[in-house]
Amino acid sequence: MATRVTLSEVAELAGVHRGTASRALNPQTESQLNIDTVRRVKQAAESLGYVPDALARGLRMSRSMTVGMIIPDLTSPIFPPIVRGIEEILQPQGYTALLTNSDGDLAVESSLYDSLRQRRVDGLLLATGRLDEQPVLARAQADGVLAVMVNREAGRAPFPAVIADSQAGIRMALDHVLELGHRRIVHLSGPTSFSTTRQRREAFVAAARGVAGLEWGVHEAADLSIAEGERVMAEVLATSHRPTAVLAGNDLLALGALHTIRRAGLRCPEDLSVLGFNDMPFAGDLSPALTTIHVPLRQIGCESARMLLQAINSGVQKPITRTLPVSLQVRESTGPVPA
Amino acid sequence: MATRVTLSEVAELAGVHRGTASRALNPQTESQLNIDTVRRVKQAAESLGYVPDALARGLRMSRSMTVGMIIPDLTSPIFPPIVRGIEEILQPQGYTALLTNSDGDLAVESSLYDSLRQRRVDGLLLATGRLDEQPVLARAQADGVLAVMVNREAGRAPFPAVIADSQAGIRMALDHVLELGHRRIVHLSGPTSFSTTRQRREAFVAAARGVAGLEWGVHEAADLSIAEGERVMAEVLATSHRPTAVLAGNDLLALGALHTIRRAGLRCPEDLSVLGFNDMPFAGDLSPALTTIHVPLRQIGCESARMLLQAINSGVQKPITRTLPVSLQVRESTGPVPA
DNA sequence: TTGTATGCGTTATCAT
DNA sequence: ATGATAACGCATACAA
Repeated sequence: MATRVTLSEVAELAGVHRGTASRALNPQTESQLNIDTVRRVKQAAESLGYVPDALARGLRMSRSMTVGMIIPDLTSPIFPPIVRGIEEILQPQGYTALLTNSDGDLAVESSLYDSLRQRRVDGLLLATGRLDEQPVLARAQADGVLAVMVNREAGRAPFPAVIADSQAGIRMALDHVLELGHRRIVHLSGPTSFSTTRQRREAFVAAARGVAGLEWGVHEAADLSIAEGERVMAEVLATSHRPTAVLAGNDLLALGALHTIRRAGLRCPEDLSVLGFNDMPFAGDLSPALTTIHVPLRQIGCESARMLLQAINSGVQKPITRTLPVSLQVRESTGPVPA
Repeated sequence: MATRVTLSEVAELAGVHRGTASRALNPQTESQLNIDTVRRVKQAAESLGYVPDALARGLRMSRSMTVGMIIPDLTSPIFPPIVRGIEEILQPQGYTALLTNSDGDLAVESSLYDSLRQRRVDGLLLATGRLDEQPVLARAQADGVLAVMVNREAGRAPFPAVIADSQAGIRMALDHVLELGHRRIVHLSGPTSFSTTRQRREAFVAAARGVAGLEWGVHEAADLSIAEGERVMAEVLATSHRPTAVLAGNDLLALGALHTIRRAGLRCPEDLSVLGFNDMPFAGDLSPALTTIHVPLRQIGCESARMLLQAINSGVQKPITRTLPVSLQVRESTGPVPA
């Protein structure tokens, strides 16, 4: 393990003092120096292969140039695009993300918060947090830590958020199946403890109420998983008056519903239409290709990173919720109401 | 922004010296102290909400407790499980991963390497690097940086690696289609600059040569993408003597092949069987469900993280390649040879 | 324009 | 068993 080159060694080689070398290598202060000195220092740094120490710098400036991120589960398909969006913005600004997974466990979240705070992250990107209990948000608020909610709203904590337009999405989904003639429609809701799925549920109920002669219902899943989609769909199929269309709270629930439908010997979309939400990667390659609401996932990531960086640079944080537009993506899982 | 609590403040409240407080809070050294002192310090820390500063500690101990990771693209479906496996091992040991994406660009890789080294990562997890050009590996070697290759082999650089058993996988895939009666088989190879896809290609050629009466060929994709799968499969369909089975170098190529097959008005598996490699998430939900070689992705992550941690803790690094077993996952995309 | 000195928050060595 | 002191590598206020 080769020993690291420090600023002092560079200074020595260039024949100047540490402080001068520091100034020469910092674009901000480089102008205060003799142009020739700057050149000499830079050359010395180059020839020694000098790499500044971010730890020392961070300690001195009390800025780590890192951002902490807590998500439930990276293998949940919506997160990879979101994370890439975030890094796309962070990286050119010299920031790096510390990515952690909580699996939705509040205790784990809390300990991840500790770990990230220990590392002196300059801000937090939170794709986690339920509306009912938010230990991390409460602590971040108490500690004066900057944070942006990603694809979730903060509830009562005063943090900015970047989310997709659930209301418009549900409206589009409902209109789509209404146009196809469906009049018995069920919403497969996610847990009401998540702001996203709760919004979708409320949007569905509000919209459904406004349609005369519509038979509708809501079935709630305990989490946003394929397994829960399967389970709740089975529940739906067991009801006396089967719906002809199902609007799922997200794509995973929709995929689970697809499984149950097939297993029950029914066909989608001939017997039953299914709609997802999110347009996760490969939604179009499923069997049948999933009609869903497209959410600009990567953009959600970009936007939240931008908001956080802005907060970090300005030091102020306004609890604004930024809502990104969605669109209907019609594929194979929806069709005309069966005769 | 609440001001941070430092060790000195804790010490003051407990009525001891900084150094003593430090020892009291460190499980390693806690035993040297009076048990009552330890209690007092811990209580003071608790009541003040003390959070140790990882930057300062890292600077002092020259250990950042972070690990850098360079992958081509997080949205490539094999990486989320791998990354989760890595974090599963890292987190309980107090390590955090700095995740970065290179998009396969060598210049980007190199600059990511700089950025990670600046941050004094204790080691590197590299899921990147081509066999022909490996600037990052060469630099890591020169700088004496510990690194483990993830799902890639190092080529000439002396780094350990964790990979899946490509040879056995290809053998299984080939045997499977041979049993189904296929005798005209094509391998959709990934670029030979990647160690994985090169191994699969070589394994295919070797195995195919050993089968009497087999008509076989290899078509090479420029990268591991759906689009390339589509393109190369079109090339295959344009040949005079169409194969009845296609073994793809990975699932994305297979999925692209599926697209082209459908677009050409052919059916899979009735007209043409297709096999993937990796068993990426949702491979079983594609249309048709993809028969593929299951690779223990999460385990690859776990294993590489373990190897890296071991190297960090011991300071020594042996260039051992650990090969993990794979299995055949039969689903819907393979069937008997058409009559 | 450049050198000097100090401190960021820890841990570790050496005293006591 | 604990206190004093130095050092990790850097940036900056101050002095020259």
